[in-house]
Amino acid sequence: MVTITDIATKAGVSRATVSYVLNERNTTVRISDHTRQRVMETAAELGYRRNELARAVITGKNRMLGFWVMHSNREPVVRVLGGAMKEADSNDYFIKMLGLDNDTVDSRIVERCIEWRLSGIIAIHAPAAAMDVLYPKVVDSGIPMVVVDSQRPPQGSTHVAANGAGGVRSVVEYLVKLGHRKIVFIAGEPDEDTISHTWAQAYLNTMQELGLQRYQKVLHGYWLPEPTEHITRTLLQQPTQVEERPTAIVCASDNMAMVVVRTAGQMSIRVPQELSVTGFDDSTVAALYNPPLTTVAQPFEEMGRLAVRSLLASTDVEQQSELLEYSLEQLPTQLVVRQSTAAPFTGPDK
Amino acid sequence: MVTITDIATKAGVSRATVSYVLNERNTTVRISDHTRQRVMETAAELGYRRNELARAVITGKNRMLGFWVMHSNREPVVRVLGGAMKEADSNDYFIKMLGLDNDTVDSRIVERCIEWRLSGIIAIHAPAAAMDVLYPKVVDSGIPMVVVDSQRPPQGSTHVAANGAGGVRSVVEYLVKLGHRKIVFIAGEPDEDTISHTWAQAYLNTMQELGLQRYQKVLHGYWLPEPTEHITRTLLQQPTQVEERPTAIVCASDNMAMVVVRTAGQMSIRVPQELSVTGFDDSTVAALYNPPLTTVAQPFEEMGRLAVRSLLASTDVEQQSELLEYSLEQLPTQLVVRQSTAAPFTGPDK
DNA sequence: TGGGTTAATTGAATCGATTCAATTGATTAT
DNA sequence: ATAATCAATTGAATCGATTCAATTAACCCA
Repeated sequence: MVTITDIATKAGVSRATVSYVLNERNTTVRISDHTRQRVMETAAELGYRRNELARAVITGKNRMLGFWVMHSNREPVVRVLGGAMKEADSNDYFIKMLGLDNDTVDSRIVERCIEWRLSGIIAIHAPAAAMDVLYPKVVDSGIPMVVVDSQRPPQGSTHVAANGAGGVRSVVEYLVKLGHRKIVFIAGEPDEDTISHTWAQAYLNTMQELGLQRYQKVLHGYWLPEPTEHITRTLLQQPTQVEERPTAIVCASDNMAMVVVRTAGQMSIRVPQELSVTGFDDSTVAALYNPPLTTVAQPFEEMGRLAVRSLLASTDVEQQSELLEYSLEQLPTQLVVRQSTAAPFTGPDK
Repeated sequence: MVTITDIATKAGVSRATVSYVLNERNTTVRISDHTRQRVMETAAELGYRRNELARAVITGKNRMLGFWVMHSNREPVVRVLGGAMKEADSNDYFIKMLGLDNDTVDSRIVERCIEWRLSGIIAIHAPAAAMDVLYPKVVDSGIPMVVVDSQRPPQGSTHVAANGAGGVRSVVEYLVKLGHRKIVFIAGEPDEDTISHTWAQAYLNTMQELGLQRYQKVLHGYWLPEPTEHITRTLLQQPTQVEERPTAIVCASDNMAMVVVRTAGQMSIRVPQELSVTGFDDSTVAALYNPPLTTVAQPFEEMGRLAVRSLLASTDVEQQSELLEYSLEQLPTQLVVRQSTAAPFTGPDK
């Protein structure tokens, strides 16, 4: 492969000159147009490709960001990744994938980031247990890190997330406006320090503000199909008091909402005529579902973009001011009304 | 940051010795246990981390594979990525993400791969138009490349894909066994040199072999919701001859199958009682759909794994023999029966 | 003609490693 | 006692660049 030495020899100039020509940006040193052209020509002629590795050795920094991913099959992950890639790309940075096994917390992942002299790390959907172990090590390494859409971000970490509480509030308000009163919230896990808990709290607060505290009920689907199906089934078959059956169910994820809709269908409860169901995320399938899901859109691509920006800002000073405008943990969500919600069948019971 | 020179100075040995100790694998040169231990201790003491960049400069190879992705939000992409990451990881390779814009074919992507001295490139779901431009450049660069799950892989390229034709066959046979005769196939695009066309051909062949050529019909949904909905609607509302309405629709993707199911529902045609619908891919939502979709599972993770292996094999000789066992373009698919299919309502019409 | 500026170019050090060939020192064979 | 063998270690070259300080060449003015 062609090196700058080859160019220098062929063009009859020094390696230094070639280097200066190739990195036009340099201001202090200037090269005559004649030499510049000559070097450029021979470079093109020989088919020169600069070696980014060698370059990175000298600067000591790799223009590369690590992307830690654990459940790669979940849609938010890839949408965040997409946003991060775009932003990294336009700053001449790259994304390097680093897989984190679901179960075993392998701290070698931190070692690798150090060994490759990564400029930053993005951890998406990081399990709290893993982060408890890894985050201190990362801090110790001096590599800047942002945590994206995590259920329980480590103390002191930079966290990028949507304003989920606002999203929950808007869904509940929307349902109440439709005439619903008996609204149940299906959260993720019950742990108190999680985002899921914050959302549940937002649901409770909104219900209270609207004077519906006697109807409020929070269940936990753990984000998984099986437990969600189970709680939905027991919730909907309340043989004693049919009146008490909820007319709407707000879910903390689209996947759980889909399970709820399907389970209701199996119990001959029609959505949305007899039961309104809402999801969360606005994943691709929300629009394709049967019926299409009313849901809360999260700005996943934007989250990826901001994650990269905040990383670059921690080294690059000029990026910092711009970033301050955003509140990284409260990105706006948006209610997307589709066909899984409608006015309650039995009218408002008041 | 600590370098081997620091270790050498502190331990009172030469840089070469330190290097040899740190790369134990070396066989020709041996170091005494005493020195080895001394070096290891000081390395640990100083908190040394090897610089993979510097190492890569010398070997001239970056243990990194480029992953070209265009529609990052599609599930197969991430599942293949997941498989590729695992395989790369266990060979001490890494995945570097490179985004390719959907529309503009930017050949700088090839430049970048060269500049970073990537060891290989995986292109997933690469649009044919883009590949026509980029593939020759990649070949020219000498970087090995594999194309994964592409609709029209470039001539001469290594292609990793599932045995889709076999999948289509198994679905059709299954439906016929259930009693269906009027089975329609919804393909992607009609172009003749695509995989989609191969699948359609497999459908036609199977229908013919089973003596059902007078019922066969291929439509094109272009993988998108809107055209799929449109053709489904016109297909199902045949006011003149209700008898001619199909009893089963085989789709070339889960997403199209979901649209078909939903559209049928809107027309008050119940799935599976009055119409059986099958998908393709076994994406996550296939199991969550309403009703859960009968579909053909593609081994996406395996595809990712094999893509990496075949790249490593092109440089690493010992990997080659093992790879020959597989037929990269005919990975086994599997029929997954769920609840979107059933025996036809009006019994077999023969 | 000579001193002072400025513009253009270059020699050499450097980054953090790897790796070959050469050296040292100890042990064994003749 | 000398030569030969072998293990352990090291000096120096190398990879492909960047970058500072020094040099050369050209020009201007007195």
